Order: sequence, then C-alpha cells, then structure tokens
Amino acid sequence: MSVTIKDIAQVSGVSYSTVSKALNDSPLVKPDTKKKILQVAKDLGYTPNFVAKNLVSKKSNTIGLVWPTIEQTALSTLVTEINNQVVKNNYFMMLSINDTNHAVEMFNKFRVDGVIIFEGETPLVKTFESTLPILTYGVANNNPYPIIDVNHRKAIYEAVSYLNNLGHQKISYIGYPSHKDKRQIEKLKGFHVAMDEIGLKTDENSTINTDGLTWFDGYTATKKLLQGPTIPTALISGSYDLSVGILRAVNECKLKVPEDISIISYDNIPQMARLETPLTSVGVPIGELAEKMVNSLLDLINKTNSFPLTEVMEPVITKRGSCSPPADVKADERFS
Amino acid sequence: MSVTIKDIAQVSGVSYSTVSKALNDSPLVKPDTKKKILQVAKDLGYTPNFVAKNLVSKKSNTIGLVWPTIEQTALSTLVTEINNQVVKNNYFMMLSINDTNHAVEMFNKFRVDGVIIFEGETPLVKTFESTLPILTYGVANNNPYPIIDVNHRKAIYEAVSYLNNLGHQKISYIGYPSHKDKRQIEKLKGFHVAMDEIGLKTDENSTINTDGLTWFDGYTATKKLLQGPTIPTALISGSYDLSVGILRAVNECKLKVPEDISIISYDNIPQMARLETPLTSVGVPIGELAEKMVNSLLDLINKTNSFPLTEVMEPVITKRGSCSPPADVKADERFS
DNA sequence: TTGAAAGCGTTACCAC
DNA sequence: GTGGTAACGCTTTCAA
Repeated sequence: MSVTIKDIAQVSGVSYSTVSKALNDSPLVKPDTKKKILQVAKDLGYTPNFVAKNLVSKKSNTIGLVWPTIEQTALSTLVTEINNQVVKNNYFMMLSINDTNHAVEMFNKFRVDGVIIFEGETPLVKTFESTLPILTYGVANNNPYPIIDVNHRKAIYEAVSYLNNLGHQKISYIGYPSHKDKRQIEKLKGFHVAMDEIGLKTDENSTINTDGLTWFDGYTATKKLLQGPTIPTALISGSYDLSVGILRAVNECKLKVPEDISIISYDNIPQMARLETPLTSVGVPIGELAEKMVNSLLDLINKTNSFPLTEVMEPVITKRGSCSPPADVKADERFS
Repeated sequence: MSVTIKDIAQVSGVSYSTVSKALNDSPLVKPDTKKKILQVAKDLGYTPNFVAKNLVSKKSNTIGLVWPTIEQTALSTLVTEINNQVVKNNYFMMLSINDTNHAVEMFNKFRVDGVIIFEGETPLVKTFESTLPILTYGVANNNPYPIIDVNHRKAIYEAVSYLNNLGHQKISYIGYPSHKDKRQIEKLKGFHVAMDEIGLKTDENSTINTDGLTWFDGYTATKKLLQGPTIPTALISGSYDLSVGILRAVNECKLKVPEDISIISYDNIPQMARLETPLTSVGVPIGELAEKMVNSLLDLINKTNSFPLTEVMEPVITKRGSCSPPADVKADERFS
C-alpha cells in the first residue's frame, strides 16, 4: 500500500486538498506550508499516482509510439530522436512493438494523449471511433489520419538528378520495393520518374531488388550485380542498412569509392558519416523530422492550430564525398 | 467525451453495476441481459477506460521494460521475444528507452504491475521505496533487485574449452570489455579463466578490444589482428553484431571458415544461422531466456513462489559448422 | 439476478 | 490561505 496525499495531510496536519495544491506548486498556498508539506512528502517516500491523476484530469502527458519493426537502424535512430523531443516537451513516451491495431487499441484504453504510428506492413484500419489524436509516419495517400510524409519519391529523384549532373548515365537503384511497404515502393517510383525524365533506360541491371532490408540483403544483391557483365558507375541505396552491405560488396570487388563507383544512400542519419566510407546521403535530416513529428502531434493534441491532414517534408542531400564524376567524364575533362 | 458504462446502462435500461458485471463476463448476470448489454456496448463503440479500472483494481496488467540501448541486434531480438511471452500471458508491455532511473520512476507513477530492466551503462540505484516488482537482466553481484543472469563468463569459458578440445591453441577473444558494461567484462573473464586453466598464455593478440559493439568495430579490430604477425586458428566473438564485422574481415583476408580459421560467437540467436557463414554460437537460447524472464516477473508479481534473488541460466553451444580442428591437427590426423 | 453505494487517489471548485 | 466535497469511470461488496 503506497503513500497517498491523505497520509501526507494527516502527518503535516493540513487538509489533503492543501497537500494537492502544495504538490502542484500552486501559488495559493503559503510558502511555509508548502515547504513543510513537501518535506513530509519526501520523508514518507511519496510517489504520485498518475492513474488517479489521469482519471480526474483526463490527461496523461504521455504519447504512445507504435513501432512494429524494431530492427531497422534508421528507424531506431528516429525513435531515439522522437523520444528526446518528447522528453524535451515534458511528456512521457511509451513504445509498443505489437502490430498496429493491437497497439493502438491498447494505447486507447490507457488514454494516452496521442499516438504516433510508424506505418508498417499491416495496413492501418480505422477500427474504432475515437477522438484519440493519431499521427502517422508514412506515405501520404488519402490516409485516414494526419500523416507526416518525407517524400521518398523526391529523395530518390534528387539522388538520380545529382548523379546525372555529375555525368553519370549508368545508375542502379538497390532497394526492396516490397508490395507491403509503401515507403519502399515510393523510392523506386522516384527512380523511374527521374530516369524517364532524363531519358535513361532502366532494365534489370538498373533496378535491383534486394528481397529484404538487412545489410546482408544489400550485400548479396550488390555482389551479384557487380559480378555481372555491366557494372554501373553509380549506385543509389534504398537505406542505411542496405548501404552497409553494398559497401562491403563494393569493397570485395576492389572498387574504390568514388573513383570507380559513386554511391549515394537514402536515410539522412548521422551514422552515414561513421561508415568505413562515409556516404553522401539523401533524405529528411532525422532530427528535423523528429521535431516536426512531435510538434505536430502536440498541436493535434492541443488543437492549437488546424493542422493540415498531410505534411510532406522535403529531402536534402548531405554530401560526404562518396560521389564524383564517372571515370570517362573525368578523362574527358583532362582534355578539355 | 467517450462512452462510459453509465451510458450503456442508460441505453440498455439496467444499472451500471450490472453493466460492469456483464462486461467482465460475470456468471452473476443472466445470459440474456449480458448479451443485450454487450450488444449495446458494441453499438455505442465503448472502449473500457483502463485508467479508471486500474485505479480501483490496483492492477494494470501491464509490465514495463527499460531498454536504454536500442541498437544491439541480440537485445532487439530478446525484447521481441519477451513481448511475445508477455502477450501470451495476457499482459501488455510498454517500453521505455530512457535512462533506467528516469524510466523506472515513470513506470512507478503509472503503477505498472512490474518492471524488467536491462542493465545498461547507468548503474542501477535503488532511489525510492516501492513495492514495485523489479526484475533485472544482467550480472549477478549483490544486486538490489532479483536478477536473471545468463552466465556470460561460463559461456565464453565453454567456447574456449570447445575450441581447445578440437585442438586449438591459438585462440583470440574479440570483444568490448567496457568498464561500464558488466556483461562484457564477464565474458572476458571467462576467457582468461579458461585459458589459464588450460595453460595457454594470453597476450595482446589473444584479447582484442573492439572499442565498441557495432559490426564495424568488430570489422576494424579483426582486420588489424589478421594483418598482424600472428594469426590465431580460432576466434571467439563477443556478440552477434561484432561477428558480422569479424566475418567480413575474415572474408577480405581470404580466410575460409572453418578450414583456415574457426569462429564461435556469443549470442545464441536464430540470426546466427542466417549469416553468410552460419556461425556456431554459445549462450542461453533467446526464447528460453525470454520465457524465464517473463515467468519470473509474473511470479514476482503474483508472489506465487519465493523466487530466489538470483537465477543464473546456463549457456549452451549450438553448432552450425563454423568450427573444426586447426589445420595442423587435421594434417596430423592424416598420418595417424 | 439485479441494484445501490462505497471507494480507489487525485483535481478543482466553492466556502470559509 | 485553507478546508470540504463533488467528480473522474470503474469494481466490489452488500441488500433486495
């Protein structure tokens, strides 16, 4: 049985409503009394009961984050960043790694103030009536909830343009366009749109399906590509994890980055700089993204503004020296 | 404003205490009434308010898991497994990735039924009086809370014995014995104890400090080792992530596993079998560990037995073909 | 089999 | 400034 404000009231000889005020640092209570009450609370080892507090105040100061796929580096980083933002705003964050519908149902029962959902493989169905503010992180597409989209399509589009401007013609995209993960599909679309626009043809050598998102999937696919007849001059990787494997394959094939082959990776996270070969990357900087997400959810909770249903964040390219003009262009330049 | 049992009561024309009983499937309410009430609840889109429920029942059916370092593969896997066990027992699980003391304080305020703590870098201090059942996962050592220890020391000890029995003399341990992470220190101790016992000397070539726990740390350290003058015939890796890097380095040095070099890794997780070269590994099988942890915490919560303060689980070796006798022994055998 | 009422630990409002 | 008390949504006696 734990200590309650009534216990504190009894010991310090005041009413428990006064204790409540003191504990909440209300200006309505005399400094002396407050000080005494606080001391007693401490002596008694009082821990506020949030359950009771939340019941009456109808507010939990807590947000829930649904995160069904815990094994992708970039997402882990995003979760960590979101948590920092949440704490900075004096909220708590709870994670659930269950499937989306189960997790949301649970958070709803616990009356968290809001929920962030990482769109996963299970499509998000609006299964229940609720006023629970929900923000999703995924691909905008007449979604039932407000969504933060990071424009995956444009990110890869920009990557292609960037490489092409350097003079690359033989560009391959290495990714995993699973039909279940919209984000991955968008990336591939960006690739096709850009290539079409430039007038470059795409074939099975320019779009490599890794059939998975682990580093090893990236490794296997790239190894196969590089041992084939046509080696591209530039590679676009679909994620950080894939890049780890791509780098390994490139290395084993004795190719130098960027001299022999240029690489640009999706996922704009700090870890890119700490790879054996730091990679130029494209995407929304993770810190910015986290801040946007948390602020948006908080706005949604406090209804401080009419937050648009869809917010698309634009990717930026962060250069880390892994891209240069292709060998032939460099050669040409020597004579020009 | 959400639907409450009073709303249901009004619509179905019964008292709200009857509704409560019906919702809890009490045998005290007539099947007909129950059915009707359930229907009304569904029509109204009722979601039980756990906050209120928990307040009166003093039970949340929820456990909290403190997980400050979310970026280690083996730990992600363990968390996933624990979650499965928790769900199987009809509990909920909430994660916190904050530092231990902050997280426990939060879980305590929310009155979760129990907490599992992954010992991290911050030493665990008993900062508050509380009856909150807490189970830690770490290294047994007059810990303030019940602990599940997986005998890291013995795991590496067994690995050394196993390799030595195969005929290896030149064995290196590759790990990160950071002074802040007891688990890592224990592993190194196991190595030394075993080597001493066998009568093999250890030097800076047999204990490699990776200075980090990512795959790249493993890669760098191993690369350096293999380019040195003395190449061991067998390697013991401190973790799955390190093994990924070790394998890469071994590969780049054109060494074949197990022909040229044997490798055994700590962390008995299924991913070991899916590596490019499946690795024999040692440790407590992750599923078993998760089950033990959840059952122990639940026992602690329900006080069904006097759970010992310390429970040490024994490691097992799972063979996956990455170890064989060293080349010289094999050669000897040919003539014997 | 159903209903009434107390109570869980708080906050918030209204008296004093 | 401080105290009394209703209310939050639910479970759990106890009575009917």
